[in-house]
Amino acid sequence: MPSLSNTRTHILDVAQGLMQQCGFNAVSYADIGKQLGIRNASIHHHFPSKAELGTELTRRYRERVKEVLLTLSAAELSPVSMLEQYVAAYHAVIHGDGRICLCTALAGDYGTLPADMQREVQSFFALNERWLTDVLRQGQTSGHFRFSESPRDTALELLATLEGAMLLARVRQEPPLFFQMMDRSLRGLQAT
Amino acid sequence: MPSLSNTRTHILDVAQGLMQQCGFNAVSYADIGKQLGIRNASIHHHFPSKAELGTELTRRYRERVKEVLLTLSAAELSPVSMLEQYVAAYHAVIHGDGRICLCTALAGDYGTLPADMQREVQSFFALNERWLTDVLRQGQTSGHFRFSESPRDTALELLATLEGAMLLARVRQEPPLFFQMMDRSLRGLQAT
DNA sequence: GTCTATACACAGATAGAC
DNA sequence: GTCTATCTGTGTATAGAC
Repeated sequence: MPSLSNTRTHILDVAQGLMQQCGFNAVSYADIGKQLGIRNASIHHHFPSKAELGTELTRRYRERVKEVLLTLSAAELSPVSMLEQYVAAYHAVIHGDGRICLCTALAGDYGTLPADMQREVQSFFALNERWLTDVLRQGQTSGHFRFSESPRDTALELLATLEGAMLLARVRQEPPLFFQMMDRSLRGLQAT
Repeated sequence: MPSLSNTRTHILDVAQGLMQQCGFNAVSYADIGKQLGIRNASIHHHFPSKAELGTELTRRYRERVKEVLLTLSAAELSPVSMLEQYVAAYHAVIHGDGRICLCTALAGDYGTLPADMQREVQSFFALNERWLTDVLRQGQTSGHFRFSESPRDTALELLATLEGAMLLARVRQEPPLFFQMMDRSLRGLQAT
């Protein structure tokens, strides 16, 4: 199968890094081109509009995360380990340079995102919510977890904490804080 | 004491509403002026640069929240009620039109904010963290709360959940979800 | 597929009349 | 204090040469 244009992928990579740092609106074609050593117009050849670029970017990001979640589900892990790996996966996207989860970064600009991007961001969070709900339900049944609300409500709270923890850790310029907050959060779910 | 220009206040009010919806970069002088029925240049008379407007806005927002927290601290409330009132205060800034806490909305654009605004946003979160830490410590001492980590770590987690819950509720277009998530979060802290 | 050149809209910002 | 007019930079986007 013929690999899609390398440049196209590079554009997405650079755009993603920048938008993880600055959100959607603050990133321009010129910013992306500068890092790649190509011109403005070349990017338009691959992505005619910024909306298309953004939509493809969020779509790819969501697909990648979906793959990670499927892989985690397929591995023979305890529910506790699955959540630990989940947090570790998000920890890996945080960098000292201010990058956080793409969709969390985009959530601030949500009101100004193209409609297609809004839908992608929605799907991204829905995906996470479903996966977390399943894991929590399994862990509850198996006795690894104990929590008072429904698995779905607990999943939503966990997801909210995950997003907020990334934002807070960045504002504080203290990336380890993310892991610290999430670690505490996970321990609160475990049956003693 | 002479009241400061009414227009100045109106500008801040409109700018705040817009930035609660769209973040910092997506809001222009023209957007603000349109809602107020004044021209671009008139806004520059009150706020020479957008950085100054944004800084004053975040400063004012932080001061207001500080007042609310001081008032809550002064009231004779149980630690549980204090947290409930705290959540209720943030619930009040959420509107069906997509507005959320100003500093949470700005957190997505954090990397592109003027240095003074970054400092203000930092101070805002530090203020919340300190207040929550104090309340949690009091509640722990008095036996109202029970949690395994330090009051400070627990406060950070609660603050992260608060921020994430606002973002999630907005993406889901389901404002009541905020209250639902935070309510669950608070109950998890209470001693049975 | 990338380039130069350019179009067009809009951003933040300033000057000066009223 | 607000206006019109204007400046300058930058944004997204397009046309057409190479």
